[in-house]
Amino acid sequence: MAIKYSRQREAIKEFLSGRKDHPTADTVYIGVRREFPNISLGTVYRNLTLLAQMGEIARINVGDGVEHFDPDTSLHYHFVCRDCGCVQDLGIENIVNINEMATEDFDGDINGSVTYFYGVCGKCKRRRDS
Amino acid sequence: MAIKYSRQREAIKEFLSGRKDHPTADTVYIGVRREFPNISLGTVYRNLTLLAQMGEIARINVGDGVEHFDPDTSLHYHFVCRDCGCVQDLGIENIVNINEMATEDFDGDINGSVTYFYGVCGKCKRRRDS
DNA sequence: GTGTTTGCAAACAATTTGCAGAATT
DNA sequence: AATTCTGCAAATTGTTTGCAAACAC
Repeated sequence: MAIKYSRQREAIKEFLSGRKDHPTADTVYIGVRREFPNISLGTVYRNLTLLAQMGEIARINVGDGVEHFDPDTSLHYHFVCRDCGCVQDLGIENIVNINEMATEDFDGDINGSVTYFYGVCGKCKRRRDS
Repeated sequence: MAIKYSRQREAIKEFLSGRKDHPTADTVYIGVRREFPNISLGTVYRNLTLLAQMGEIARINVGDGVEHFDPDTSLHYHFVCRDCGCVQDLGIENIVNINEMATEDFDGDINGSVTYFYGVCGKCKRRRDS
């Protein structure tokens, strides 16, 4: 159960860190393969899952059928472009009291929520206009 | 391209109507099989997709890796139990101005959003307490 | 009769898993 | 030396698709 160091896991973390485009497992795989040409997709999945469990990265499921991964684990919101499918961060503040609001008239406990915004990203918007 | 009547599609719609538990395609399949023992899962998927495209039902993706279907297409919010995985409706009002809030400082257009709430449902909560 | 829908099975895409060998402690 | 991690391939899961026959109009 103890976790040992692995160069592959380090490379995956490194590839992800600082990225703002929320890559999928396959994108990570392709990226890390430059440094580890023999790495397998299974290893990428295993490490992404492990890193997410350890809280070092976040798994996000925006509803496009593929998992995305985010090195930024702080609470923030995501936008998904209906045109190109890109996933971007939004700079808005937390939606205040949203969980408390929801708890009213509900007989269970609510302790989390996710919100995704949809529309057309700046790049696609400009392409449409031209 | 014209849509023709089908008894299977009608049965699927009927099975869904009034349900508040947001069944998956497989649950619909099992349910409708009582009336149509030979119906195939492919037919269920095709009709669910068609009904969603026509706006008669809603597809919802709560992040558990399976699609759920909702006969209620009005704007409302969903809760997902981390214990039993059930999906329930929430009675809260729309979160005001949420899309407008998000559009600030963003160079694209935002025209929709989804929010899911997570926690422990009433039933699981009571089971835990006892 | 023409065109849509069905059941079946095969195809598909994303992700997970079993295993023998390699790497880490 | 003991245990974890890797690469590979096969398995699994959820969903889609091609096709000939059945059904709706």
